[in-house]
Amino acid sequence: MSHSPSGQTTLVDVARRAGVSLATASRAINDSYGVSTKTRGRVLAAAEELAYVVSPEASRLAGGRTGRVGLVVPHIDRWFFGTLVAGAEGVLGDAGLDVLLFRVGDADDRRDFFHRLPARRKIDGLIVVGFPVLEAERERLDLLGVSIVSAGGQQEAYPYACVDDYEVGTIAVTHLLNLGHRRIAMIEAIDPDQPGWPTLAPRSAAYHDALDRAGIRSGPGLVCTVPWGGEAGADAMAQLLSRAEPPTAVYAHSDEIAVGAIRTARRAGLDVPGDISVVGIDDHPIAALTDLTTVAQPVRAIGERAAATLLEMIDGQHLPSSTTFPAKLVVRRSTAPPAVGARD
Amino acid sequence: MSHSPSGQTTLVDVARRAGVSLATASRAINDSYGVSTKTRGRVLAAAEELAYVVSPEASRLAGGRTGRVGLVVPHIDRWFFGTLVAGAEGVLGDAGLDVLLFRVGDADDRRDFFHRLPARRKIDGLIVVGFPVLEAERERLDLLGVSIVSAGGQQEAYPYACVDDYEVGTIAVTHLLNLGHRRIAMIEAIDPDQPGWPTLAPRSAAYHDALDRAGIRSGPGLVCTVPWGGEAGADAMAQLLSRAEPPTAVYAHSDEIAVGAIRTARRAGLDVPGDISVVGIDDHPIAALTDLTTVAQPVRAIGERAAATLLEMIDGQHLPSSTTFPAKLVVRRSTAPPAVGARD
DNA sequence: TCTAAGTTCGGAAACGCTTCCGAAAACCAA
DNA sequence: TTGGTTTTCGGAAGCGTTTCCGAACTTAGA
Repeated sequence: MSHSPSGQTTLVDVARRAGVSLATASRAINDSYGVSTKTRGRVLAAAEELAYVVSPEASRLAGGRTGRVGLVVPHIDRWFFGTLVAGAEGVLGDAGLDVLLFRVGDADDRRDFFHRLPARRKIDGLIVVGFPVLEAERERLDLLGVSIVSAGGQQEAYPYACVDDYEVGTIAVTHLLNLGHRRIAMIEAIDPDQPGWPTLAPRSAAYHDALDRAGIRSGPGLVCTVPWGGEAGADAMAQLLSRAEPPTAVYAHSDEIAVGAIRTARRAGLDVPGDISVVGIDDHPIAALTDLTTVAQPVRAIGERAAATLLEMIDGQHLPSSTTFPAKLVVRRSTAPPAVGARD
Repeated sequence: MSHSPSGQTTLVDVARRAGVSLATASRAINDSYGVSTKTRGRVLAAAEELAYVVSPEASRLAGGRTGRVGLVVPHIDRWFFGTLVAGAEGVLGDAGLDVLLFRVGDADDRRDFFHRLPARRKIDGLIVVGFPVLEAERERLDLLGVSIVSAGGQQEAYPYACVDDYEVGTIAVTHLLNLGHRRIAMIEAIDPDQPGWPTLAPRSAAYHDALDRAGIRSGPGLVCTVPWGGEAGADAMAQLLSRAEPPTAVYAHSDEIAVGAIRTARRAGLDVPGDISVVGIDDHPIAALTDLTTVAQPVRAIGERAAATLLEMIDGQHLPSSTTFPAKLVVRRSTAPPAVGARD
């Protein structure tokens, strides 16, 4: 077997075996115009037999694609991001593209990422997973010269796949209102590492608007703003319970927060949902396991859609389109009508 | 300014500006032998002024490293894997290496991965995250010709970073025994997608051995084997509760399973830990949020260690070494001594 | 001052691929 | 059959580096 010095099979080997020129072999493998079906078949067969894989470096250097897509993710260890990545990876992988992972955990990582642009010259497209891109960052990103889509966070700048967070919030709060609750608190989440997190504002606005519509004033004492995470939710609930008139229901910006809040309530001797109702957002697996009522969003599907959109953009077929996914209420056992004595 | 057609600044530009040859410029930038200090300084200055960045493709093609490391992961959307990846990504990223993600979710993906070897020619090293590599698969992997380490699963074949699962199991079961429990059940997990999951056997063996040592027979009715996951844990608990003599304590192979089991117990009107104790494994965030007693393993640190080991291997400095991390019991509120009436 | 050894640097050949351009071959209608 | 199209294919020029090899130049020892 005649291999190149590198020990790897090269296109030359494939071409020789198929009895065609290097140029033709390349065209056949890349499905370019100008190769007869028969020849293409022969080349593909030869490639198969020799277990040939293109060298992405050479391919790219010669003006082709890298065959790689970048995924920029704040926290790969959180369910939401992991699931979204899994969805994207699935369709990307099926399309034969590799996934390059970039984390932008804290503010430093983030600055570094946009400044150094480690993705430069390495990818054909980029998916920004679950965080907003600032104007200045967008300019840096443009330097990459590749297609970009946003997943899990609505963005002006790029095509996106996500859920309508205002709708999500409205569904959650309305559920509480429908049950008869009037003193409804909100535990509002912020990610200290990701200033300007886009889902925050709509989820909060939905709360205020829904209460307004119901003719209820959302007293300032009923909103707690905490960093993202379960423990913070637990702390927030403690604050809420220390109010003169504690809420009969709590709307949390995420399931983790909600579960933390429930832990505090239970430790305080309260029954959930008997004494206090709690609703979360996401339908994180933890929600099912802890009987938490929540608003489900199809995270995996969002990741898949984002990837599909990116593929379309890379292929340059039709104009890229954004997709907004529907959310739906999942009623479990953390919400119930308020106790009679608690109604006002 | 004279730039190459690509629009990017190339080494040629730098060389011209510094008034040296291409070869010298390359040597200066790569800190190779044979360049005078003065010349090197001139080249570096020119590079700086032109904001030059090497083309990774060209560099690699001409004989360098890919600057990429592969991560093979079964389920990126599960906390354990996500956290491990986050740890590995951290140290890899700091070392200037990019991370290429490969998922091998189900058996099909897996076969495909080892057959097609999509990682070929794309990486300098590989981390196998949390699953055992079969003999046949190992042979395929050798074809990659790169360094390999295993993270989160002890392996004969490769250097590894993980926890001793036998110890983990022993800690959990001993805790239950020390509390005075005698009818201790085990919910044993298997991953249907990953036959031969290596952590399973030690975790189960630890249970049997610990009971033996305590002079207790582990009746067959006290072990449930279920697929991985919270819902399965819930089902398993239902089975256990339907026994003539239900257990007073349950040892679950993971926190998700444990939480599912607790849900079932609570729905059945049992108090946890009053009527039945439950202990899990991992110290998944869900454990803290649901007051679950568990055995913690330093997942993130394991990922970091695995990456560090791989870096050493790639650099070829010293011989690679495996690391076993300690696990520790985290006592929360899901375990307590058995109710008096339940003691036998 | 002359030779031998050591330094510093430039020329040029890879690395493995894509693609432009032109030639050969195949096809069609007249 | 012939001339003109349309396909199909090979030659060859890059893409931006690294590195081997040898030339030129510097230094040191005699």
